[in-house]
Amino acid sequence: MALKKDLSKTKEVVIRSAVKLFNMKGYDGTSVRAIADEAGVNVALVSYYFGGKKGLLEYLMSSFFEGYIETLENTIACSQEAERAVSERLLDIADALIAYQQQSFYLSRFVHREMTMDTMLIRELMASYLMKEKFLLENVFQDALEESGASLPLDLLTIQFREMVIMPFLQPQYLRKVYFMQPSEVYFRRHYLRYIEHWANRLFLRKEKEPLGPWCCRFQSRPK
Amino acid sequence: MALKKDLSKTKEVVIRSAVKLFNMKGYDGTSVRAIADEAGVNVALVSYYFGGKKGLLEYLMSSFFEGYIETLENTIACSQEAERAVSERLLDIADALIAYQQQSFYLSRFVHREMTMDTMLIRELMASYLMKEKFLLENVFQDALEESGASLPLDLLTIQFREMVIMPFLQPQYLRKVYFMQPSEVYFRRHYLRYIEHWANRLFLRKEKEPLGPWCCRFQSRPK
Amino acid sequence: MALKKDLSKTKEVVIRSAVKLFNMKGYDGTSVRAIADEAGVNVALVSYYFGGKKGLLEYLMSSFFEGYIETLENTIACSQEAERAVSERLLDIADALIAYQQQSFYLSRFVHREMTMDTMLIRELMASYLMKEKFLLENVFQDALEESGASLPLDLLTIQFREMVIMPFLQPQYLRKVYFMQPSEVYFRRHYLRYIEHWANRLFLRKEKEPLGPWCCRFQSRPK
Amino acid sequence: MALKKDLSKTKEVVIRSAVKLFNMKGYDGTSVRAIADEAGVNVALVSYYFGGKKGLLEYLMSSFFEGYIETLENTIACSQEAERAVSERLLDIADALIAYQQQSFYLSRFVHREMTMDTMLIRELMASYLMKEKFLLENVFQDALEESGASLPLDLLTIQFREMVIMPFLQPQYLRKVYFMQPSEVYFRRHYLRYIEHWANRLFLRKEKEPLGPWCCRFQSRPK
DNA sequence: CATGAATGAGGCTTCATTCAT
DNA sequence: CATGAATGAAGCCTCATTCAT
Repeated sequence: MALKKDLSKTKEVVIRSAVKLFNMKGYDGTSVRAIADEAGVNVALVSYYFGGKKGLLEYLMSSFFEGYIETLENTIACSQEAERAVSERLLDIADALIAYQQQSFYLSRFVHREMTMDTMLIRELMASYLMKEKFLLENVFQDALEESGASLPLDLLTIQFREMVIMPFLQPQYLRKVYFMQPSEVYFRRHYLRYIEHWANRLFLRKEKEPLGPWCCRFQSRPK
Repeated sequence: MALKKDLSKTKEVVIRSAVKLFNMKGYDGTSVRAIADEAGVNVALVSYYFGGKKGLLEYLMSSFFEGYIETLENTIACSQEAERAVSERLLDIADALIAYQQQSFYLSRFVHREMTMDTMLIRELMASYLMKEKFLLENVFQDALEESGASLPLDLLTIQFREMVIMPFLQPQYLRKVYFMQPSEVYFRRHYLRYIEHWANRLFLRKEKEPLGPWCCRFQSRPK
Repeated sequence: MALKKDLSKTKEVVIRSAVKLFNMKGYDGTSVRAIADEAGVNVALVSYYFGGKKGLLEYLMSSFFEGYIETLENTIACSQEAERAVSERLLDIADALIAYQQQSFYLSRFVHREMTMDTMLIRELMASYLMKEKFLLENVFQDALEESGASLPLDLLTIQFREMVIMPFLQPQYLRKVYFMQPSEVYFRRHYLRYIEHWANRLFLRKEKEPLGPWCCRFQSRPK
Repeated sequence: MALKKDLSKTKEVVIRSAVKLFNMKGYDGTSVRAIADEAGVNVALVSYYFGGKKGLLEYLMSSFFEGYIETLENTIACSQEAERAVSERLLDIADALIAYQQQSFYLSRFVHREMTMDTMLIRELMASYLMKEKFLLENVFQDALEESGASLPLDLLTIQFREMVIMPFLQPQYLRKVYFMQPSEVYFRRHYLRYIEHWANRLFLRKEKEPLGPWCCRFQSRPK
């Protein structure tokens, strides 16, 4: 994963502008010229840096997913090392992923939306990153189910968990306009996490507990 | 809501082609010429019928939401008339909405995806249809919470329910490729509904019950 | 071979403009916009009619060669039917090919020049049309050699003949500026043919004859 | 004429790359960046060394023609000094020019092709170099005609001779693909020269002679 | 009703060149 | 000497739409 340090300032500005516009209007709805204008640079730079608009797309999507998977893996590892109760790892994970997406707020919606297309690139990303995500999450849920003794369908459980983690970033404007929530704000994460905890507790029939304690570690990768 | 009867055969073919392509490549990623080619009609017809590409978009989105809201309203009304236990109305609603989206399968993904954009049109649709959806759903959940005595945040409950109903149609390819589920198939609805029932039971702390009985009525509108 | 009759007037104008500019500045040196401007039509028409600049190129090259080969074949057939002395067929052929190129004057230089490139398209055209040309010409020369009893290398003979026929159209500006000849004029053909006759007579050691009589037939195809 | 000694190594590499690509794709079909990549140097160097792409073109064309004319002049002078039979000077000249072009093989095709364009630069080069070439060649042919007593048109004779000398280098790929000849090989020169000798003998009605003797001198300039 | 020719606008990319380093 | 970032211009193509038929 390329860190911001590696990026020239101009390149970084281009990326930021692209993400902002892609987030609002989607990939096909955003013109390279619009990105360049937003960034205040020459139009040719996009091709110069990323080998074209398509290259920019792939770069952004890969960056996001690399950070996403890295966050997921690290959180799982930390959570295990800290010997957190297996059912609590879910919350660690949710928290880390939500934080990661908050930090790449604009990029997240764009990526998640673009993943609903039928493209070659999407299929590839799905085959690589999302299969891995599934594997990692299911492992955790398997443990959680064993621990709690609850009999719930593993697949649908995982899917719903994933959806809860992703939805606020795929449809932030829905939450904003219809529910006056601000998925980008810090307190949203706390609020939303309490609810995920509720959900987990009830589903796994755990007793309600005191507020969540401090996390083992809060590793999160940075996209781009 | 325009019924199929009102549509000339050619117009209907155009709509079907448009929905198919929009579903795959999105609105901006689909050209009018591609639609015309897919439909085997002249390019000028799209402008002729819908007053342009944008008009086609608005037509499709409105069609979907009109049917969606109508389905929602009718199901709630039927469920009340049939004096179904309030907590069971949730399942009636989920079932009806899922059935509706299965029937407008291609259109659904397209509409849901397009709703994640930041456009004037989207804002309008959100203000009219989605506010109404929220209102209708929250009423039901309010009753359900009162009935069960559970103390859960109304908003997040509603949001999650909505997400469960919509997700399989916003991300069908994800379920297909990663989980080998077929959201368009009839048995997916049955399978998925069982899970929603699980979810509701645990959240509202109801006892597990025998399999769901026959629905009061299965009214569903047809889009377009 | 497409006849002019089949072409819409606009398309024909585009072709004429393209040929004119390609002739002067070459394919890569001519922009689609320049063609459109020259033709007084919209830029998009080139792509609309020929599927892009490349399509226009292929269309022109194929048109030329189809007419060229057709001219060659027909002349050979006519000359045989008229039972012309085998050594005189060469002159019939030269005359017909020169006339054909005079008639497609601009196109000829462009095509011949473009054939000196290293491209996929060129290789294909060479494999199809020029191999056929070689075959047809060598047959005639074989007969001529047998008739005259002269011992000359068949290949180089054919190559030189071809070069004599083509050169005035590949390098007309050289003949014009350096030798004040006008390869496009009718009398150039007569003048030049007398010389080719000289060449043939001396090479095949025939006696000088009276001026050439009337041809059997003067079939020539029209390019485009 | 610039000698290789004067060229820095980098500059030489750039020239070689440019010639190679120009030869294949023509001047307009070759980008400066492609040349730089081929040469493995920075893009800016072309502008730096030759004052732009156009400057590179002029440099190459001039280099070629200077060497070409120099070869022609020197060969004629040598041939006269050695008191070669006037009709044999033709072969000396053909041999020298063919050798020169073999040595500047890539450059030759490019230059000859480019000379079929209608450009200011081309007109200038034609006015200077090709007029001189014409003058020099016609002198020789004048003598040859006087010596042999043959009555042939001087201009067409010169033109044809020139064409024979140039053609293998303007259309090498034609000879390669259609006739399996290799104009760049040494034995092609020998083979082809025999044919030119044939041609000269028959045209000037000389008796066939023993194989050509050793040349007076083989001066040839080097382009670039 | 339906067609296809035609268009102006705009989209993405490549180009040759420059400039600070 | 040589580099690579950066640019304005231009190139080709696709787009959505219109209009006469």
